[in-house]
Amino acid sequence: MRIKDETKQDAIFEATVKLVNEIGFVSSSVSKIAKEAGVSPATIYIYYKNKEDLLVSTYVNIKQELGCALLEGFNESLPIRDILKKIWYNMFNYISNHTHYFNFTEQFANSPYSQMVDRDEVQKSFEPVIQILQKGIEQKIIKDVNFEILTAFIFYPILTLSNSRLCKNIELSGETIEDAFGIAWDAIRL
Amino acid sequence: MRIKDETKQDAIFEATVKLVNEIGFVSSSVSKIAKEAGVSPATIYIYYKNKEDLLVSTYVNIKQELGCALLEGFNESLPIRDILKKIWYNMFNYISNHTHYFNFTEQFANSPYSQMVDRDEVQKSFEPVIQILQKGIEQKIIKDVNFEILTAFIFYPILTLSNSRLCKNIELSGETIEDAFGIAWDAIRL
Amino acid sequence: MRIKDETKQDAIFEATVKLVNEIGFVSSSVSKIAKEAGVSPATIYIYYKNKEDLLVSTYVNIKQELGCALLEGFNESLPIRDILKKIWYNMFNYISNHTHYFNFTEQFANSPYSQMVDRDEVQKSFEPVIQILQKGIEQKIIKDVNFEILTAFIFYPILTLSNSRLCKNIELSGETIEDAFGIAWDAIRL
Amino acid sequence: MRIKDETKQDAIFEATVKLVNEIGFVSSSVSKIAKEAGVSPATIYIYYKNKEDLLVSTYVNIKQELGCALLEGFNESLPIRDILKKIWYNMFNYISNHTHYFNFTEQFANSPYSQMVDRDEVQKSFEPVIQILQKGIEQKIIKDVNFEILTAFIFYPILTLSNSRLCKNIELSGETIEDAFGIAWDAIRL
DNA sequence: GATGAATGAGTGTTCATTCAT
DNA sequence: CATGAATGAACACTCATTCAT
Repeated sequence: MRIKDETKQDAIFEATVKLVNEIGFVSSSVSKIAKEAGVSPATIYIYYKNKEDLLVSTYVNIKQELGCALLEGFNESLPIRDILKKIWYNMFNYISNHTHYFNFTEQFANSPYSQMVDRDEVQKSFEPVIQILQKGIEQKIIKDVNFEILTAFIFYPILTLSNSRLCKNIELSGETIEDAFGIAWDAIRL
Repeated sequence: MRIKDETKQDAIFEATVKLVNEIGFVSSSVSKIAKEAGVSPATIYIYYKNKEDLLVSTYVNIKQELGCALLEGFNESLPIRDILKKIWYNMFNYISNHTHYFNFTEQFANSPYSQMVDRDEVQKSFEPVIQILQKGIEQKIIKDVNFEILTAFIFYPILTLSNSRLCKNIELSGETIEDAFGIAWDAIRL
Repeated sequence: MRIKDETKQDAIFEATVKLVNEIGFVSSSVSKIAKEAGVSPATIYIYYKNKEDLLVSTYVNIKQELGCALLEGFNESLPIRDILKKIWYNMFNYISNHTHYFNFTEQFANSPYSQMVDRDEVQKSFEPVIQILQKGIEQKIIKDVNFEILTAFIFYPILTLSNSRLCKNIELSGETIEDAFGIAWDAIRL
Repeated sequence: MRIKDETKQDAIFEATVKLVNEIGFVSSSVSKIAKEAGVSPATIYIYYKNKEDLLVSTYVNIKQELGCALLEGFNESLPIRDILKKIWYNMFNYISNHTHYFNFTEQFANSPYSQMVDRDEVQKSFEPVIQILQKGIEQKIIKDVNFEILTAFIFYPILTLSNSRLCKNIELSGETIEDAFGIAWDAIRL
């Protein structure tokens, strides 16, 4: 028997992201994705149960990769501000260098498919970040408010800022990013 | 000559928003919108050039209404922090009370249709807010950074926080909102 | 507004029957039926809810037409044998002259679609025949057994006999039919 | 060389019949049959040339088994009526106890696949029955009409009567069966 | 102005079959 | 012998849009 071709699944994943970027969630049909990936539409149904599964899996994959990227160079012994700064920069860089991934996740998150995601599974990838915030709150360095509020103010704006489609008039780099993190930090620090 | 029936156009507008909320952008077809609005599919093409026009117009409408709502109780003689607080609360309240409108705009903004919007036309509705920020910068009250960064940090998180679909674990009200505005203000103030 | 084109529905009906005859139930797809009828596949969905509805309606139509045909020249004052003979001949002739209809009904009856038929609706068309049998039983002319058994022996064989596909070696006409009705009558008479 | 696995072929046979019963001819695909049988789709193509071959073989198998079953307890020295009664009961019992087989054959017989059957091969299994009828005609006990007519009246109704899908309102057993054979016999006897 | 009828092109998905192992 | 991977073609059905009234 033929063995499952890992490269095919990768091709489908990339084709999905690419096509959603180019023509949008609404117009990205299974057959177009298949053609982009260079496989038969039927092949997609070997790797994914249906279109929903394809999209949800693609989303979860991206989110988990982001979770890993955030922890690059993670050093718990540094001051909390420095740890968060590292994470914040990791996120900014990762998103900036994978804008097509996050164009996908944004479109996905604002579609009904998002309700089919196992939120706990995604949450797990961001556990360490949550713990840092927790520590900051305990040490009276960070405001004692709900995590969702904190992340909404420090991380969520990154998505906007690095999304050139939404944020046309501004090129972020060097000093500007420094400013941006400063703002984020001022927002949550006590 | 009979004139175009305003109530029909309203019905189509509301049906569009409602349907996008209920079944999502992807599944919202012209005929379904027509049925929801109680008119014939053909009728929609009297009021709108095509589906794109329908969606874009609906989006611009909502954005302009929001622009107006932000300025309710606007009093230029107050301190800048109070003016912004009023605007911030206006935005939070308007969004909270019109979640279905903003579910629509979020889905719209992350679709290729968003590129068909005349950005200047929308921008105009938010001119007064920009001017307040400008004044704050000049008076050394607010950080001197790009407007897009400022708004990304003060207003954009509201969308996340008031979007119950994205933000399940938290009910915003009273003290929590006070906290949230505090965070927003700390982010941008000098 | 354009008015519903009765000829289109007829064309779809005839195309359905014809195609099922030519290529069978299994291979008769909606698009093939549409092409045969000279309409768009989408048009079929204006007249029928879905494929099941198309097939079930077609079946019920045929059965009801048969019900009418059976009563041609019906004369209640004749002896029971003569009435039944008339009905039997009517059925034989109708089926013989509409073999493609009955090829369809046979294929339909042996498919899972048959369970979606409102049996009472069909039964109604055959009410008069049932009443004649009832009268025959009361007058001790016909055996007193379940109606389904009676009809299985007198009418059901007609389907086989007039189906040239099942019954290749025999040409029914004149004397042979006389024989056949004789057999049917002997079967049920007391 | 390994020999073809008889148990696999059996599994495929049974799976085919079972699936056609459960979901119908139209929906019974090769891969579903394979899954039901616990083998790979490819395996089916080892035992059968293609889908048509699978279905036709399954049909012929069932018909031949029926042919054997009819002759159980066959005793040529009995009177013709008794011999036929025995055969008739054999048929009724076999069909009643293997309704899923005959659901399959009915669906098969009314499909274009039926034209691919080697009719002579099937006919052979029923040779003895034909001969009894022949003898009955010669002895002036049975009406002298075409065999196809005779069998249409005595055996064909059994299929209807034992098909619970077609014949919902009636439970055949004991006395009722006695009645039914009486009717069949009256039909053909001189 | 307003409509339901009508459609070719497209949707997500499954098909019968073959391939490589 | 036996298999799961792979596929182009087909499936039932819906789409955005136009037509005739």
